[in-house]
Amino acid sequence: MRQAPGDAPPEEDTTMSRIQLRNRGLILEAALEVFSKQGFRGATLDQIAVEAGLSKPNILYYFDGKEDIHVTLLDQLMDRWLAPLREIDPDGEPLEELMCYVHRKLEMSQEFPRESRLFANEILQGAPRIGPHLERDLQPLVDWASALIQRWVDAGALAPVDPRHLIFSIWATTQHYADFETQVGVLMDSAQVHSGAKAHLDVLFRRLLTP
Amino acid sequence: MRQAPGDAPPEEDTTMSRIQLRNRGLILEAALEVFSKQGFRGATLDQIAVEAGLSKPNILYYFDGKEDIHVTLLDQLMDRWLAPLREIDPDGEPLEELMCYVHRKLEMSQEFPRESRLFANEILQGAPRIGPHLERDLQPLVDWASALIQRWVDAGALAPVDPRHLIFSIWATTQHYADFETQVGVLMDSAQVHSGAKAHLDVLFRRLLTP
Amino acid sequence: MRQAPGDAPPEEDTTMSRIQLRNRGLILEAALEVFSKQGFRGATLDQIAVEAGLSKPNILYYFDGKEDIHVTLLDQLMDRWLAPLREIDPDGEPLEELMCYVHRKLEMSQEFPRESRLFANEILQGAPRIGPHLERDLQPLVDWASALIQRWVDAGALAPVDPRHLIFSIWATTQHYADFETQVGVLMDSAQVHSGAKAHLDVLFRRLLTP
Amino acid sequence: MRQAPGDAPPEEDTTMSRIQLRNRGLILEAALEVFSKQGFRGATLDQIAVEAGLSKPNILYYFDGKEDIHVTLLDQLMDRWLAPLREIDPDGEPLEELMCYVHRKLEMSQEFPRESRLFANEILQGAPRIGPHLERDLQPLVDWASALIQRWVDAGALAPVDPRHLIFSIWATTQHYADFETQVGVLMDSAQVHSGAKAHLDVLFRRLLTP
DNA sequence: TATGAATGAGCTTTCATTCAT
DNA sequence: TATGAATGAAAGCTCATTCAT
Repeated sequence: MRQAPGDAPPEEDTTMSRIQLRNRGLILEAALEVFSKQGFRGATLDQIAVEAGLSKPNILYYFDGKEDIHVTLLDQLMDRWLAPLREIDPDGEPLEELMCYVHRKLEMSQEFPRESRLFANEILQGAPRIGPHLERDLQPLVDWASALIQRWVDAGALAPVDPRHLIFSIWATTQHYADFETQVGVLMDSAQVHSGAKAHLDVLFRRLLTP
Repeated sequence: MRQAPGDAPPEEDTTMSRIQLRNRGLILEAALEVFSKQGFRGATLDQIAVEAGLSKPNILYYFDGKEDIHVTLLDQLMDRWLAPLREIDPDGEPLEELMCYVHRKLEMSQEFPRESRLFANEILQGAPRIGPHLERDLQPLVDWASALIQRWVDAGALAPVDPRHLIFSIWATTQHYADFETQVGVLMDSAQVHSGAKAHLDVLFRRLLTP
Repeated sequence: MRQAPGDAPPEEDTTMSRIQLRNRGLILEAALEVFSKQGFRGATLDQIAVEAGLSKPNILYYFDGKEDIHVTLLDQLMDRWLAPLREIDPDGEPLEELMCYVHRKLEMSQEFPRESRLFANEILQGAPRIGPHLERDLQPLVDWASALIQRWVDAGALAPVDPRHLIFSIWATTQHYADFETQVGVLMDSAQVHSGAKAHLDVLFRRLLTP
Repeated sequence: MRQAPGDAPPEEDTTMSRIQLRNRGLILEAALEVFSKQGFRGATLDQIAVEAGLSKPNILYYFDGKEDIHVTLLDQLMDRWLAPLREIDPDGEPLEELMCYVHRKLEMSQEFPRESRLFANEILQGAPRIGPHLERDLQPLVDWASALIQRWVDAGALAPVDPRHLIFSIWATTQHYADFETQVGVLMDSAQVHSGAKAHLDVLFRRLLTP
């Protein structure tokens, strides 16, 4: 049984005091709020400081600068972002594994829309800061998942499909509800969005993948 | 036969001289390049000026400011962006009309990736400048299209589907190739992207919609 | 007849407009005043801006930053500073050539005390910005002058003396009146300084060098 | 026999514990290193704290601030700096007394180059912190030495020379090897500097002063 | 129509100093 | 005695915009 790559959990530096951990947490939470809304250049340390309830120099006591905060945020994000893909079980029932992945991604889009937008912002601008991560972490993981899906297709457990384009479609449709939330909100009663999205994507991908 | 709303052509000010038209064009082209790459706040007038080959004060002779350029760009974009949806023919064959729409959107994603990213940037940041347009132009158009699709579904010409979620899925999957181009480029040989995407999306939506 | 090296005059960029030349001049003059008094780190753009009668951003319109101003100043200074040494005539009467050099240096110390202090500040701090100049411009010139003096000594035209230490003594004693002006002013009536210094250094070096 | 003024030893506060004395010493040593290299404004408390191996607030427990450290350093320096001049023996052999002073000053330049540069930095910037000391301590001492030298000249024990300019020349030539060490190092093999300087200055001043 | 020159407002960051323990 | 944490003031620099021609 093959294993998804990159499973090592991030080593949290345990030398931080409680107050340090708390304030770093406050700052990252505030920065996520601001960066995901305004983008990197649009965000200011002032906004982050106000949002975190700390003074601006105090922010810089915990991080080396605006960029350091952003990079730390993206680093943390990548782990969480790729987790659902890693959790696909090569030994599970192919169709259900993939549908489960779709639903997991949709849930994350609903639970962590700011993270989704932070990521989208970064990719939109050419991944100037997360670029290396993509090649180091994302690429091998997608290679692994694609090979797995291809084997399932070859075994007749799934309808023929290009694994990478399938993955793109799953990402696109699920993250859309977070990234384009403003537009979705204009066009649809927000109460119906989540349940409707789940049912819709279930049909969409089940029909595609059922052999 | 009903008519898609919003067809009124934008009133171009015909009092502009040839050189004025040319320079406004140069500026908008340069601004599209810069805004789509850097976002609104990340872009600078200097970059736009250099890209356009004009001086910075000259830029401001043609436009009232950075925001004016951006808004003008978004205004122009909206028309082009919504055109494929308007072109759905209520009297055409339902499935083919929608598949045609999918392909048209995918082509636009390939032909106008900068426009797609400009739009994505704007929505991501909460549509601070394009918000009114969404309600004025987009909403009625989507209402119209949704009603049309619903009638097709009710008539049994399409498999049951939520029209709005269908539209979101089409937008998401097609624009993904432009908006997340950086990520797609890391994960897939760029030569295979376009043809593969077309075939993939054709299967994806044809299976969904075939009654 | 050998020629002192490094004679190429600095090419002034003739593409500058009159107002540009004037303002760059104002800035450099102000910067000389401030840098020579406060050192590089001690000086602020605000001080320079006030001294120049320009706004701070306007300063940065003409120079790329604080360091650029400082480097430009040092570049200009080096030429002026080394000129007297270059003007020693290998074919002149040795003792008189050197005494003339002493007097020329003393005059420069009186005429350009700020330049002397600017230079002293830079060397004191380890020549972080002018270091390369020292090796490129100063070293070959001093090598040339030292060889010349050595030949004069060997020919019996001067009393035996180590050329480099001689040069150091000349620099030290003449520049002292500029660099330590504050101290000199405390210890001596400033009216007597210049004439007294000239007579004193004349005797000092004439006695040393007369065969 | 007249006595050089200013001999009173500084009242050390004897209530300091051993650890206090040790830490004040560490701080002053570190501050000397940093101030002499970077100047007052260029130096930061962080650098001093790192150099001293103490925390920044701890530094401020022992001193009232950056300026206090600097002033303390200069105070200590003045005593050491003026000592050789005080040690001139009015009853000694005039020429040898002065030559001995020259050599003593040269040795100090070699042994305490950081102190020399600290002093030079302070004077260069107009003696903003040491100014009062100059008038209180230095001036009477130089007055005393000048009168002594003048009497020696009048007595025919020395060649005619302006005492104050003589003193300036001695200061300038000896301190030059410390203050302009960077420049000297570029122009001369550092192994030859010290011995060469001693021989050179011996000749320079002996020729000047021998009746 | 075009642009060199200029600037107010605001940005990130540094730093001497203070707070709280 | 010592130090992690915090901050006001100010630094260098950027940038959209305006001025003057």
